[in-house]
Amino acid sequence: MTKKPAGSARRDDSLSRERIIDASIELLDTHGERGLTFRALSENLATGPGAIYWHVDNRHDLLVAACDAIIARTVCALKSDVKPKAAIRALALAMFDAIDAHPWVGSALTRAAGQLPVVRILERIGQPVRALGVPDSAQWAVVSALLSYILGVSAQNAANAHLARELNADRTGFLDDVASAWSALDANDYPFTRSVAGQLRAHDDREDFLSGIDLILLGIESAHGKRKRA
Amino acid sequence: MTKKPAGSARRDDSLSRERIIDASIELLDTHGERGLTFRALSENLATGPGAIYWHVDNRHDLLVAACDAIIARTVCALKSDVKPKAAIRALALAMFDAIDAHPWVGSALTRAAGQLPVVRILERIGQPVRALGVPDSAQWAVVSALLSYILGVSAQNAANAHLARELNADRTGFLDDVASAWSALDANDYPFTRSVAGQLRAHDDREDFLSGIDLILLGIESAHGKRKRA
DNA sequence: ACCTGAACACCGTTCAAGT
DNA sequence: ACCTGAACACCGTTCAAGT
Repeated sequence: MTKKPAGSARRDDSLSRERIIDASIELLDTHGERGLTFRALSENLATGPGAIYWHVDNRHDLLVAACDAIIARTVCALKSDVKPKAAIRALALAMFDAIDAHPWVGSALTRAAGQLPVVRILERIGQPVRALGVPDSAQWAVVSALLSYILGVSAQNAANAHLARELNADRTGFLDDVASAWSALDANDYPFTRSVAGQLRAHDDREDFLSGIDLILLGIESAHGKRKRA
Repeated sequence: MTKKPAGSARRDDSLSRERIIDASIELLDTHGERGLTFRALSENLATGPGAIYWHVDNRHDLLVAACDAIIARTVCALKSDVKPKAAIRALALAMFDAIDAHPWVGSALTRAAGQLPVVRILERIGQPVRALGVPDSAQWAVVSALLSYILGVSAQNAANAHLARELNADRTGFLDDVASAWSALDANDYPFTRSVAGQLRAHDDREDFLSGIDLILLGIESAHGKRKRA
């Protein structure tokens, strides 16, 4: 009689891993990584901290689970029948946007080495890399380069968002500060950094990210290309 | 009369930023990032926590300063008159080795966006990229791709070391666990991940890292190459 | 100027006790 | 099986008070 209704919105009072993860995501989105606290969480869920430990191993487990929920959604939303290079680009951009929307995911991914969320991404890179004709022996190196780059930029962006929030509450102001600090560096020791300080303000993170992906794709082609019409 | 002796080893009892940073590095190297505690630090230095705050803004400041000390040493030890591509490779490897020796540096770098330690690396990438003949308009994209990749792998390696320490106290055991978890994944959903699970145990992180750098360098050449003898 | 160390406002995690 | 909530063992940071 009281079977779970197939719909979604049924407000069940009992605790569950899923409800805990949803509440965690909300906390993380609104207050950043440091906002995920067993005390805040148990208040939002109207329980004690002990109750949460019944469904979840520890804070790290919870963070990875929340991260995985976001990654799973993101990966599932991708179209599957596209050409390999387009697929890699689409995945990369989807990741970038997901982490832009949930900065804490960037740092969580770094700490989830080899675990489910990372594997989801790995798989979505590996399949098109295979399709690209990269030989078996080189696949791991190629895929892990792409993965490292994607995770690296993600973590970086997450850290930037975190810093901007803490220091200035304003991202542009943060970049301005960095740009003027760079301009004030010693001209002999830091010629390059000084020369790009101006570009810093104007640049588009998302575009830079994508041109990094394209650079790696070019490298892959040049190293393992099928050279179709040769 | 009591001028500072020019030598180094004079054991001065008074606190200084430098002594605090040295003690921090020792703590971080022996006990990981979580080992850096104002209590442990003040015990090692035979003072109270308040004394440390006189020389250092806060924990984050301290971590970045410790990180910068390592990066500065690493960058200074590099030879300066080498060909551009060799210089980039040498810098990348030096960073990899430094972070391998001090895993906490990897995560510290991520949180030091735009600050001195990162700028040191940026500059050392930028100069050879210029020498490679990459046009001004593309320099930022190229350099930030390399930087992101290097920092990304660094953070990743740091996290692995941290995880291995926490879970198993043994790095090989950690990789074994991941490899067997990957092998147990669903064959339909994760064909690629399953296929590389075996390679995971055998692979050499350092080599993989370098082939990623080479991939990016290839891409740079192919996009902006001087094609000397064409 | 520099140091002391108690005190404040937090943390994650555990565990006896309840239902 | 699942939840409660007090208690434990920590944190970073501050600040009146000392020298």
